[in-house]
Amino acid sequence: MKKNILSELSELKEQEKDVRRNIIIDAAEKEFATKPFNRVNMRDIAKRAGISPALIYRHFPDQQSLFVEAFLRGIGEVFEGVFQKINASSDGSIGEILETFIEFFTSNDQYFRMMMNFFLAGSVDPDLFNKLNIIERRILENFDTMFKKMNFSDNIRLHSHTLFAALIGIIATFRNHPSKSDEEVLKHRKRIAENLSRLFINYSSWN
Amino acid sequence: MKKNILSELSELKEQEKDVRRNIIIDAAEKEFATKPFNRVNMRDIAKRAGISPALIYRHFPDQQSLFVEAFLRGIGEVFEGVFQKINASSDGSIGEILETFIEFFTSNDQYFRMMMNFFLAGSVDPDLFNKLNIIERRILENFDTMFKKMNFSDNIRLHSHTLFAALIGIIATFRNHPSKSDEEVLKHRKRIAENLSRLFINYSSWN
DNA sequence: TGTACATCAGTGAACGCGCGTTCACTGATGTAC
DNA sequence: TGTACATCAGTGAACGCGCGTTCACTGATGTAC
Repeated sequence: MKKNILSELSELKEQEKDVRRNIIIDAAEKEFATKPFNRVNMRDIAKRAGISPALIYRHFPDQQSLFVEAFLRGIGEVFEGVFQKINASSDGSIGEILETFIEFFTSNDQYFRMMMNFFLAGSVDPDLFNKLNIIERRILENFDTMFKKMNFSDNIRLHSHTLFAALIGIIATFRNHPSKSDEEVLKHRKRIAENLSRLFINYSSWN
Repeated sequence: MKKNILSELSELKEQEKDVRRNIIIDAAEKEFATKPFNRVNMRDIAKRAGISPALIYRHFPDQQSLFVEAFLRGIGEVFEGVFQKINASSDGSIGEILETFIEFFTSNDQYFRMMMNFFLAGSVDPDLFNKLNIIERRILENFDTMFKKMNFSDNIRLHSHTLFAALIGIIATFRNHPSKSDEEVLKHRKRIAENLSRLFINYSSWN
């Protein structure tokens, strides 16, 4: 009986700790959403979370760990959304899928920017690298499935790589110009993505 | 007569100044080639150029200006190389052109990383933005020419945008993994680029 | 031809700031006896 | 039930460092007379 109460208590403690952790990650994500990667700092995250900077270090060993966790949680959610859409459209309609991909990343640009920063910074943390790899593999598998539904037969994985790279490129290349509004950027990205899907559709119907 | 000598002297002074400027830019480029963007600093650039840090500020108003100039000079050279190749192949063979593009950016990765950093940092310097725009437009024009040679008729500029984005994506997405050597990365990029060119060739022959 | 002064490239040290991280401490809660 | 002690979340200030930029100065060269 006593043991039960004790374990229940320590469980509650754990939950409390988890809640605190998530509050910090939430705060970090919000910071990333409002300013470029290299200007996000621990003091502002702490302020947004309503705690002292020192407390962050009771939950995360250092800044990099916090950033990685915030990134992985966020990017994971974004891709879950994309996967759901892919599975929902049973006919594997490439046009819709690419549109979803573009929409999700356009409205969650902070994760894209973080991803590029991790990629370009060189020397990535191996744990982060593994987790990113797992996500990338899942994306490629989803694209594979899509191409199969489109009756592609040759080199499916190669096409998935091509598609993935092209989509990343669309997001990376066409972004907020001084003269263009967010909607215009989104529209332009969608036009490119649509053209890309035409290339693939054409290829599948010819082979 | 005296005036001539004087103007000649001041011209020499100007040339001297230019040489010094270029030495600094050279040093900056080398720094960018050896370490990630955010770790390049003025002291190391000065050390590499064999001068005092303070002297840099007699040639450039601040760090950002130096970085922008170094970047523009470098990226310009890279694209000149690509353009030459495009013009040299009079049949506009897309496969070769994409291969050249990939090769140039793979062996000059520092400019790619700088470009991505400028893009992702938000709020770009307007002058830099204009110059980048000019370069981008030239690339697109070159791609337009290529597509015309391939007898594309519809939406040529849209295809050029698509191709440009896809190429940027290939460079951005597939990079130095802990387990992969530089040659493997290059090889993989080339395979994707080749597949991309097949998509376009196929599209042109079908329409 | 010599002298006083101006100019300007060039310097190393210092300033100042941002920011990751740690320190010394507080106060609430739990625990042993 | 009360008391002494342990634990631990939480804090604000301080430490330390990197780094962009500036300062006060030097020394060589040019210029005026």
